[in-house]
Amino acid sequence: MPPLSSENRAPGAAFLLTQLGTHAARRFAEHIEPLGITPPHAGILRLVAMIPDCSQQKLATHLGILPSRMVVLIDEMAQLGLLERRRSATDRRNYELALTEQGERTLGEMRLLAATHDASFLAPLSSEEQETLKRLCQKLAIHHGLTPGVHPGYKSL
Amino acid sequence: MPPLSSENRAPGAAFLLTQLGTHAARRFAEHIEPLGITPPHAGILRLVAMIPDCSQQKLATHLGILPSRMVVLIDEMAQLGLLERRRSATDRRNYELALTEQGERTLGEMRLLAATHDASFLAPLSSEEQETLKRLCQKLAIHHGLTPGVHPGYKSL
DNA sequence: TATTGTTATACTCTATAACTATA
DNA sequence: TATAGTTATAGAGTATAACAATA
Repeated sequence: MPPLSSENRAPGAAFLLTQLGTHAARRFAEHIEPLGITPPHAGILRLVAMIPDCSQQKLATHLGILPSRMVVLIDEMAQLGLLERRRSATDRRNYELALTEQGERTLGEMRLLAATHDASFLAPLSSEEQETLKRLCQKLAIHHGLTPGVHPGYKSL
Repeated sequence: MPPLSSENRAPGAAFLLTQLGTHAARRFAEHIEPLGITPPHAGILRLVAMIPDCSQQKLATHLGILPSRMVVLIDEMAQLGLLERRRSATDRRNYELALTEQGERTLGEMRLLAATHDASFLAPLSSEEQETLKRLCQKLAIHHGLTPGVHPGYKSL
């Protein structure tokens, strides 16, 4: 495809962030694809490891995924042998989700792949520039109230 | 929603970029909503203004939107009075898309809203930090082969 | 009555293929 | 035959409402 006219207006930084963010998300999805999981699965994997005896509703709220969709995602992950549904003994309406041994292993592999992805994505920058970018992004993320480590997903506006 | 456990691993910069990028895209969509258009419409508006006598196929290729979806989007924008379909005189298979006067006006308003969005999104940073962030993002965007001014959309992996 | 998980349904967006009209 | 635009259709994902089991 030929490059567009040089009449392009310089895009603002916010636009650059959406370009880079989308590109990074797509590349992350490619990186974890060999594990047989998609980005929503990856988010669930991390959160279930972080929150003991997590219920599906808690997960859904934190990840911005609808409960009805969460059912399907948990079904898929249980079928992959990554986690187990156990009814809570104290309130039998709840599940207490827990990773299986294989789930723990997959989580570990996912973290390695995420680190690889991160390094390759930032490779064009010097290590000093990488630190600066990270610091500025963290500052923005905090001010915009983004939960650390939880992807906002693409829920409705 | 209570904050998550402090056991959170520090996310990499690539993850921060996807968080911020998604958040920025959502806020941009909110900003332009009063114009009665969505982000795909906004991308078309900018590109039709940039490329004279643009065909739908060219648009679709540049924006990563399928030709079949492009038909619907152009239909909508024509109905809103933002652009016109004119058959090419030299090759009657092609359309030559052109903005109407109202399309030009809407484009102008959209650019103002985009500037407002950009300023408010980056407001937590000092102007020096904003410049640094923009420079680093541009460097990354160039190295990753992202077309200046064209949102990659959310096409398949 | 309220809540967790689940199912059903509608709508949007993505993706592919087939069709038309032009070339 | 090849290409631009269009239509039809199937598959994800999003969103809402309704339902069963449990509290």
